[in-house]
Amino acid sequence: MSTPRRMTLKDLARELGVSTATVSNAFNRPDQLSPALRERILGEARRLGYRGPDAKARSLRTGRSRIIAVILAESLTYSLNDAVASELLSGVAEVLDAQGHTLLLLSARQMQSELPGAASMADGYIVYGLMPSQSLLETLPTQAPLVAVDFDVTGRPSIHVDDEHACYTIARHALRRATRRPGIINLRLTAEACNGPIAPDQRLLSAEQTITRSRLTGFYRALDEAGHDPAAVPMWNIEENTFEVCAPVIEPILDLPDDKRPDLLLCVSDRIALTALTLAEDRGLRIPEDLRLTGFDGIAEGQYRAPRLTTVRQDSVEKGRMAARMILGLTPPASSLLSTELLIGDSCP
Amino acid sequence: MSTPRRMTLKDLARELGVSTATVSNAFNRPDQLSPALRERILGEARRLGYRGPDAKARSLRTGRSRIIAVILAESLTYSLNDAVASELLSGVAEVLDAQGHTLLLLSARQMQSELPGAASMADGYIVYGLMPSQSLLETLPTQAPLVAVDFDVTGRPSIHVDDEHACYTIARHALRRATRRPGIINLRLTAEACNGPIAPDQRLLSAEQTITRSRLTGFYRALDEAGHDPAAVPMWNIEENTFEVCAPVIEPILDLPDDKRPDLLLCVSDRIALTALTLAEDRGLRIPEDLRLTGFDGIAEGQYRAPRLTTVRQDSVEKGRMAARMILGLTPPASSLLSTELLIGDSCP
DNA sequence: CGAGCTAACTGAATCGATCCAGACAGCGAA
DNA sequence: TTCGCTGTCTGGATCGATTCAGTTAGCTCG
Repeated sequence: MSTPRRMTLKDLARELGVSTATVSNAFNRPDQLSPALRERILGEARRLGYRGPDAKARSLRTGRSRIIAVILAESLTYSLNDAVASELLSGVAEVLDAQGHTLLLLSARQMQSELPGAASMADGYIVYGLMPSQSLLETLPTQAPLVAVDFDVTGRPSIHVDDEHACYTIARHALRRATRRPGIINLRLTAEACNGPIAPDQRLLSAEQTITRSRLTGFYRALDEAGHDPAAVPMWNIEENTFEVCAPVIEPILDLPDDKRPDLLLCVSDRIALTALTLAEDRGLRIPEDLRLTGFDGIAEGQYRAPRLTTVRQDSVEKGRMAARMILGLTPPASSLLSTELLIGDSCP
Repeated sequence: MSTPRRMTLKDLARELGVSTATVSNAFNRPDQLSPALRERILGEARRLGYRGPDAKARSLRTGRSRIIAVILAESLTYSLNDAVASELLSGVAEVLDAQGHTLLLLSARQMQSELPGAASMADGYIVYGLMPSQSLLETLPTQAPLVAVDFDVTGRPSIHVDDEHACYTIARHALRRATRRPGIINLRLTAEACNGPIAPDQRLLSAEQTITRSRLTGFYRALDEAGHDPAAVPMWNIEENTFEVCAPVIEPILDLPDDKRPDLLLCVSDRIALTALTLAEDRGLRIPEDLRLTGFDGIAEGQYRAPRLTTVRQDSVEKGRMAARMILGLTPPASSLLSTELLIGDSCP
């Protein structure tokens, strides 16, 4: 005898003797009906256990789902453990949530030729990081807004920090002190997975992505100005920004004999720099006397330790907010470049 | 002249001279039509740019959205930076994704009396962590499946690790060596925010939540067996599992005079233990000679450092997988207790 | 008084699929 | 020949809302 199926707006309308349009207005457009009737409708709804208009039906009718999808280049496992990606997500969530939208999380790693499940009903897409392939983005609904972060998609707005300037600035700072053997540790330089040293001729060729190219350009300009030959500066590549992947690449560098080991390592992420810092300390190297280190990102972990990491702080939360605002149309969509802040710590004073 | 609006299944059917039912079957039930016709339909769809059935319409008709919502007790910012929550999410995502479902992320912190946006169309809910209030869960659709993790919801299945046994085991291990002044650092003991020492009479009273009660019970049993009076063991409370919040509570403990300072700290999370470890090292205390420390969780950060943290490893990824499997109905829904593993490191050998 | 206007409410079309109940053809068996 | 069966395909009701184009009542104003 209890209600066999869920209450619908139509049931409620019949119960009250008004039209469905009026009930709909009671929930969505209070100005379209008298306050008295509205109260009566909402009261009756509560009494009968009607939870408000069904989201599925509404989304079909209006064409909007109030869902924004974030597509992460890396696997979720990786991204969720990455401080920078996490910050971005918080920024996105903060804005979405203030606007009554919700966040759908996808990883490009698991996307096949078809969008999984309900991903295609998102009202907009935020793509973050170096996508394995652009073709993947073609499965997305073409008319939905899309914003790229730390990545470029032709014809779509993208959000970056000013990587070139940031890298130039931090490298210039680092090179103020006499440096014999600078080195660079980069991230995901090549299309194919490859951990370890990179030959000079491979470098810029493979760096098709804006972000990597910009960073190298910044480093090279500073190196050049300081009288170093950029092409002669050794460079190592790391495939994944985690301790476990960084460590085996960094250990051999630190284990080089004193007269071969770099005395300055420019790292493109704090995670890399912190790994190097920890491993160097384990080996009894003095920081910064024997080895100076710089990072990139400005994550908390690098700032709340001794020695504090010299790095460039980028506001990933703000990047996330910005992307979300654009997607929601609160801000006109336009590519933009956020500025960064040089944080001088003890790892490279 | 280009198509004014998106192609629909009906357009495609008209174009091909078949019924909409047949086109629908071509996409969803290959066995319901001849392979030849199916090929023709899919080919034509590709040619005309039809991307497959609209997810919004499908979800209205079928009643299922292929979306599973995860509701996190803490803010997204916090949860995304917490290694344990991140692991849980990866586990959930792994299973969802293999089953063609997607993950909607919600934080209880931002949930009002109404579910935001599209949250109500999820096919199921996974709630994680100590919810600020149970009433919040009443806004969820009652007929949708729900699984609680590290938390209990009356009448619903929940997933926990065997907290009592784990805490008993690690405390027993720690108390094998002579200990003069053990102490306990706990997490979110009280309903109201409160950082710092907890008076003995406040303790179990306020620990309404299963997880906290179980852990304390385990500790107390081991303390009792080792000849300590549990009620006399000092305890501190911490509101948020982050370095920034932990540090100000822990510093005064470490700054106590030698004959007052605990020589063993049982911490309910690795984050707390690691914070204590770092701060203790800063102060020149010897680990484990001057201070022994135990954690809980077994996060990577505690295992890839020197001294390595003594802790209890819980498999949060597996918790996530399990919750997801139950929600999807791959596993019958039933409360369960996962086992843990004692990891003996250098912080408390 | 009657035209004009506004506020309040209604009826029905519509969004784009799914899926049941059947129609029809072809075929083998009785 | 007739019956039943299987394999294909179709028509149309349905999911639960939103929204447009009215209709009606009541009020104002010249």
